[in-house]
Amino acid sequence: MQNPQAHVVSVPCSYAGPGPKLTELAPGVSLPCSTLRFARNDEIFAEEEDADFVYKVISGTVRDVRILSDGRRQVGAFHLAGEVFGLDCGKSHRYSAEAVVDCEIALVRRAALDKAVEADGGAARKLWGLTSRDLQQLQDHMLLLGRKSAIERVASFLRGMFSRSPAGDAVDLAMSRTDIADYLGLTIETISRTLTQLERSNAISMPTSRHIVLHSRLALVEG
Amino acid sequence: MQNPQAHVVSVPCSYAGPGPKLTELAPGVSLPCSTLRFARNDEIFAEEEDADFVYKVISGTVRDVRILSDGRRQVGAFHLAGEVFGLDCGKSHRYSAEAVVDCEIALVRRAALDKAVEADGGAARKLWGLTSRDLQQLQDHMLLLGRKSAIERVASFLRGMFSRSPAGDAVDLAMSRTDIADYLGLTIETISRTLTQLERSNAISMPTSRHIVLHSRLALVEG
DNA sequence: CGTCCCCTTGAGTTATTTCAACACTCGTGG
DNA sequence: CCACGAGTGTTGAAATAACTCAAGGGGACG
Repeated sequence: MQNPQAHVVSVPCSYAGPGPKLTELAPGVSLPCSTLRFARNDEIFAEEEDADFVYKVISGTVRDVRILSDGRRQVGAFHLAGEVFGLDCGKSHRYSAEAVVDCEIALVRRAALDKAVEADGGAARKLWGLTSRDLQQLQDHMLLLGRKSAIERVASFLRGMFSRSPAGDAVDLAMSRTDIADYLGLTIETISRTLTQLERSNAISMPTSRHIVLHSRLALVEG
Repeated sequence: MQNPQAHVVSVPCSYAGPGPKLTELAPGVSLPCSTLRFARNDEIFAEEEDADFVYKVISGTVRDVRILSDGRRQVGAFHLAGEVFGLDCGKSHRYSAEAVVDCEIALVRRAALDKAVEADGGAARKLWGLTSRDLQQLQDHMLLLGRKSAIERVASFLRGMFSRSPAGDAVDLAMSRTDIADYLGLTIETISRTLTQLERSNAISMPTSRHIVLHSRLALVEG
């Protein structure tokens, strides 16, 4: 029996799955996929690369990255386990995606997705809805980048991470201070100082630098 | 004969059109619409409002606005004549849209659009493509807000306006310094100083404060 | 035990903001 | 015709939030 996913091994990383599986991109929209592992800091796709796949995080954390020619970097979003990414693009990607930590990623061929959309208007709307949600998050983030102070940015970031975490009041940050800084449009020093300040004002506690526990006072830092 | 658009007169502005027309949202996707006029600074739709329509600028300029409780404002995008907006949302709008100057706007019922999408997978993909394009522009804008200097922001803004203008090397800005500042995450004073600086360095000339002429040197201010 | 990476902290610098004053344009009405 | 006021844009001087540069701490790993 021929393996329909055999060609994806050309992607520069190890091939993990044995054969055809399904992954659910949106409620009720499941499509065949292959699963790949990426090591920390591996590139999942590159800017300018053809957008032949859509991706879903099985485990780990992914960052979207844009870079200016002089090295200035902007992280557009973080994708946690269960989230779909790489959907929001035309023919080619306009940013690159990288593994923040070791990741397991499901890849769905865009051709398969197009076929599903063609066949089922409901699926089209659900997937379009995913793009819309991404867009709304970017709009929130634009307000943050354009108009919020450092402490408001960090508090917003933490609140977002807490709300996406199963625990709700504790998170293990997968990303470094550099990633957070490039996400929030700040420097690592400002991130560090601001976290210290939040801890000193009892808004959070930091058992270790990557482990943050929410205290109720964080709500007071609004933005 | 009953006028299917009769109910839209509940929108708070004057009703301009006589009856059923069509507007082209994407290449080959034309839908029935009504045309309304909005005066300068009128709200076209509000944050939290149900997203019952999709909009297209016939003439004029529109801004997307988000506001923080303390009044800080972020302009998410400007929409010029011919551009579709209000498409990127779930059930309700997450930002408001306002007329920068007197505008003529085509309104398409979302129900009509949903029906068209249901019937034609190709239309779905084209409209989805519009949302994707918006999203890519927001990503560019995020990089600007997160990582670019004031002069780079203003130069990027002007380059964008020049490229959208039919003349290519001259624009009549419809928006005030306040709108530009809230779009670029700066203050009106910084906008004004930066434009003066660009003019003094011969990157542009400003016959009047709203009329900007491009000189070739603007390309040198990269970002 | 040394090295590397990441994070924190301090001191001084700077880009941008804030505050304040003034200039220009455009209606309106005396 | 000019005075007036509102709205908009420009400019200067002082203040400040965040950045840069520099040093040191601490954990992981060979």
